[in-house]
Amino acid sequence: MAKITPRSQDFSEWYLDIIREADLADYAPVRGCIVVKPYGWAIYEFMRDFLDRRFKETGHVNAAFPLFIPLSFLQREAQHVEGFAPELAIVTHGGGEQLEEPLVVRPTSETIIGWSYAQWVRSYRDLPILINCWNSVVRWEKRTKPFLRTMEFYWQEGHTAHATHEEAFEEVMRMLNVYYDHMREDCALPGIRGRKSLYERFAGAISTFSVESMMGDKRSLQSCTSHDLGQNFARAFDIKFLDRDNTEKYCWTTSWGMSWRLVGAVIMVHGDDQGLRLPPKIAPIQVVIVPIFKTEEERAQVMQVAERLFHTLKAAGLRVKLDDRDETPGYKFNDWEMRGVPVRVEVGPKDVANGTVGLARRDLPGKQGKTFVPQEGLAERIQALLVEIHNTLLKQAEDFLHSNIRECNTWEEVEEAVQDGWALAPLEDNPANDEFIRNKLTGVKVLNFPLDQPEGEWRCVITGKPVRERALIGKSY
RNA sequence: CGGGGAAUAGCGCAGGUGGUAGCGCACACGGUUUGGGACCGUGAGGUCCCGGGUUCGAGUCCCGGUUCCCCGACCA
Repeated sequence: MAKITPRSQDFSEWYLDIIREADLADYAPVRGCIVVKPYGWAIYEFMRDFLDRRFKETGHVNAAFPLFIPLSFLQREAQHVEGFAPELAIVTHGGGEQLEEPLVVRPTSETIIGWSYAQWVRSYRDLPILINCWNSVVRWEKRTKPFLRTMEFYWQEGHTAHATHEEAFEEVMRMLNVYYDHMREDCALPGIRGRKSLYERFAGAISTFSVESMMGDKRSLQSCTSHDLGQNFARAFDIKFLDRDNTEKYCWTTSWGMSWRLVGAVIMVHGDDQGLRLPPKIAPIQVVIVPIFKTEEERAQVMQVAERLFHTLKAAGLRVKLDDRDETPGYKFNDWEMRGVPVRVEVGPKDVANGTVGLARRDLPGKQGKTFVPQEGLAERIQALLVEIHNTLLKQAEDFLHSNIRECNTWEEVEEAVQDGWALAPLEDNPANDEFIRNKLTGVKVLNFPLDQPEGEWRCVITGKPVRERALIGKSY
């Protein structure tokens, strides 16, 4: 029997229980690393495929760069090496000999890709370069958690180079929106787009943008990043081109990434005490058919209908599984609910007689989501139901997000709001303010400055200076 | 990396004061069952996290290490 700690009792235990019981991942024999099992990987694969399609639709192509980076490459960009130095894995020996220059296992690939771009770019005609990589990176994290923060993680990193800052900045925003749309439309995950504070921006970037998602415990998870790297990396790696006006100029580069962390977000946003609730588009199994019978005679009749429906649904393009295991129906109901399958079809003797099936939707709890419907037109009905389930999950998450953000105008209000949600408060973007918040309130930080802001001028809740922006402040993963 | 917990069968756990390991679930086989986690019987499954030490004897005591969980600092 599955043992899942109730979500309200211990959110962290609940999260880890689901990962174990739903067969998403195991711990690896190496600290901070995980083994992603087929069911967990399948979810990530759907996310990956949807994202990859969106990247290609926006003109990007995929390529691959080395896992190893000469240590000196990182040192070329001062901020970059300073930011990543504490979490580098460094190879000092190879082939039984000490290496002349240590190799870094990539924590991110701006540097080695910058080196390549410098070789490739000669003219404005070579621009823009719009490349994405699907790979894994290594960061020596102090404190890890499956999917959310692991020492090695799978992600994609996009790296582009442009002739003008305007064009590069457009790319930064375009990709932020690609992520935002992917989250909403494919994963039913709402979020808040915004600019990271100067304190929180990527090491080496001139500005960083993120989508912040609210988990079920009201902590934030940064779901993706999109960086405007300015000319910092172009200068460090000499990525120059001859422009129309016959003068040599440095490129403007961007980078953007989203990781398997999003699997964790899906768990923590949509999951409930029964287990996972998977958004239909990324569910490895969208429909499970559970046959129900007592006698051999019933079994034959039920299985005939179940198999017919299986083929009909499959032909309609649904990812469907017929669960013919030798287990009781009740066991199977719970098992598939834990694994988050969006729709369950029950076929029993009564259904065979009536030409019906039992239809249960995972987004509504227990028997509340169960009805009996005709076998006729089942595929179309389920197609529509999957859309509805997606919308319900998104709406629930969105309501939760917005009802837990409080507008604040004083520091006292912020202190109170972040105890149980996020604060949206006027804030001056100054590292001293980030430090003030971090020192005063444990676990709390500036999440981002949302892009969608009302026009106006307020006073910073810390410094009292007039500001035109509000910041999201809250506890974060 | 600091503070606190923990590690015994796949999972969850029990094993005062040292004497050679057990329970529930899961697993295999047989039978009865099957519309919300079935039951009976039989059986298989263990370097008690790793390495040292004390002892006639260590799951248990001592030292060192590893990993996981929680709280901080740091970070996608």
